[in-house]
Amino acid sequence: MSMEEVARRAGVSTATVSRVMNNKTVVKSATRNRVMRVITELNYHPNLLARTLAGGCSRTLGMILSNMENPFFFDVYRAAETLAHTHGYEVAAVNTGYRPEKLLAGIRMMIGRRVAGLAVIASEMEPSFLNEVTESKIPAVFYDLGSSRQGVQNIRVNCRPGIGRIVDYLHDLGHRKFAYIGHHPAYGPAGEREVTFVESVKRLGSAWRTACAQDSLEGGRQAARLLLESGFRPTAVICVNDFMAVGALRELRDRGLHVPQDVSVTGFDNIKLSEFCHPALTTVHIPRERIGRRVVAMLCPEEGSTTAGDIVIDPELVLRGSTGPAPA
Amino acid sequence: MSMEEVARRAGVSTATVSRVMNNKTVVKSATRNRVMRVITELNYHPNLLARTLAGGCSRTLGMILSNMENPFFFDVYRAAETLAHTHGYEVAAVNTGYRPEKLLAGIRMMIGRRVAGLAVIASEMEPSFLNEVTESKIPAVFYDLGSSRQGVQNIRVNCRPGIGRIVDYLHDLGHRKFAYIGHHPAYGPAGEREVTFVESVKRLGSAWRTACAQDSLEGGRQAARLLLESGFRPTAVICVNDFMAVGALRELRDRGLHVPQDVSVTGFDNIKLSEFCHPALTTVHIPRERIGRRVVAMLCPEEGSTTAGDIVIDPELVLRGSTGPAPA
DNA sequence: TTGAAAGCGGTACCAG
DNA sequence: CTGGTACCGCTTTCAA
Repeated sequence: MSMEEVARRAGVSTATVSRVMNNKTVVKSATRNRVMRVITELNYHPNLLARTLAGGCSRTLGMILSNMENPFFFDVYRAAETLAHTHGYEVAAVNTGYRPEKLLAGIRMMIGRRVAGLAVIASEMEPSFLNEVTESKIPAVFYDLGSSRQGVQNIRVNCRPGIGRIVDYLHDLGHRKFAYIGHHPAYGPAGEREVTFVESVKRLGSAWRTACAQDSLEGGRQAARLLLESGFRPTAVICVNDFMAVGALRELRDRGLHVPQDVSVTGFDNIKLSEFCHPALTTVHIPRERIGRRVVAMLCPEEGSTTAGDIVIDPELVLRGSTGPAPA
Repeated sequence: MSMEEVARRAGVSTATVSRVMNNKTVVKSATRNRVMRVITELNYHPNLLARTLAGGCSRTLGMILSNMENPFFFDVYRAAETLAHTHGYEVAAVNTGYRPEKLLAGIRMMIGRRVAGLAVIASEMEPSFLNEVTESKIPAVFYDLGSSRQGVQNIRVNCRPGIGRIVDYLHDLGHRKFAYIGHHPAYGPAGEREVTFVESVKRLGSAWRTACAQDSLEGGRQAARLLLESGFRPTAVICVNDFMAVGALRELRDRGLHVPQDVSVTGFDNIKLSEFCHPALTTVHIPRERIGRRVVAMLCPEEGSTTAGDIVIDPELVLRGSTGPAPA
């Protein structure tokens, strides 16, 4: 049932109903009450589609994420959602599962829905997709875009020092055979971590090897299996993130390898799970909540554009039980 | 930019553009091509809001979940999303965090958006909310609603046998002091599990106690802490779900208790994580994917209404390393 | 095969 | 303070 219905029953015009619904300028309180009563009686809910179509502004932020199953992304989403709510915005999330076609479909849907702002937290982002976004004129912000292009807001978290510290730390503990477990996307934060890993181990002159699989618990296990079946026997396994590291832990244990006595394992992100697995993961803290909040701050006009893009983090190593001295 | 713009540049009417966009009835292919070219040149994307407003049907399913951080809910969501996509539907998800007011707000938003169907997978559902949904005339389906009311579609998964088997199994192993870890919602599946637990231990004449906290890793740890600090020393801890069980595992270990030598722990749901924690959890398998698919099957007209509501499951016990004989 | 025009359910501006 | 009315961008008869 529509506004017209409400208007008729209350003996007013739709314009007045609209005013009441939006707490607009002075409406005689008698009139207001009358309208309100009808609204509750009829259990009337305005058609949000019509509202935004007419009003022009949607009060919804779009957010596209690579993998909401991985708590890293979920935490970013939740923080964004929480802050957005305080500003009266909804957050519509799309999960791509790292598939570029889903990313593109998501972008188009968001444009089609005329979201007030769009955040893309996805490493599978491609330049051509970026064009679609910029052409749409919708305010947008990206997470760790490969090439920071002019005029696009980009939140960058520099992960290089984090990976560097991990490798140095393990090297100091006597490790000389390193393995890296990643997931497919070659660009974005994941790619940067791998590149940094390779640079670091080369610099130190240590033996190394990499493997990759899906970004999931199962993927982490699989990558670890690939690694070990290749015959390489690392004493330290550096994972692209905590989520996969937990998977790797399982594979190692199933093979009778003890962590950290036989092999050290590290994660990245410092998700809650990294404290709850056993052994707890040595990892690098990434401020997911800050990222989520920053995103909406950059998208909501209310916050003012005082908020700069780059998040500079001190890539703090979090030492826990999954790392130790290299075996003799 | 709008359809009118496209129409003008192509020298046709908006009606024709609309026909082209929707692969409608015969449009002369010359005309069609001309329009298509303009569309791609302008990188035109139709306004989805206007489209559904005019068309009446939204091609979007709403889904409200209690806690997407818990993989149980996420898995249901993902399965639903996957099937929905094959039918050309989107799924808009809302996460309530078990807060009734967010549930209500979510319901209202979905109604406002005129979703084609609504699924509520939330244990904090209340009768008055149900009214709002039914009054909206939107096809809806609920998960484990307390009181199955007439005319509302309800998917029920009977958890009683599952909990019963867990208790019996542990009792057979010699356990006589049981604890239950739950989370707040008194109704819904969570409530049923607790009630069944209590009935079972009473029937067996064993000592028991319960504790509860949030549905999270941290919550599981907290509940375990409360339990142990109360002085009660259970030999078996039965958790409402795997997610909290992983939290409990951490607390037990931190207190120097070995699982399963000193105390057995069980989960529920059989989420992926239950295999990846250590020790792996003894649990009960709940077919989350089936639930998710069933939900959209019941909501999509295409699937026909052949699909019945109740999912009858064989509450299969999955035995893993977290349970063992009671300590001497 | 195509165009004109009437909505869909609101918002917002302009009179009164 | 309140009503009339012109859109918002697209779909869908009804004619041509």
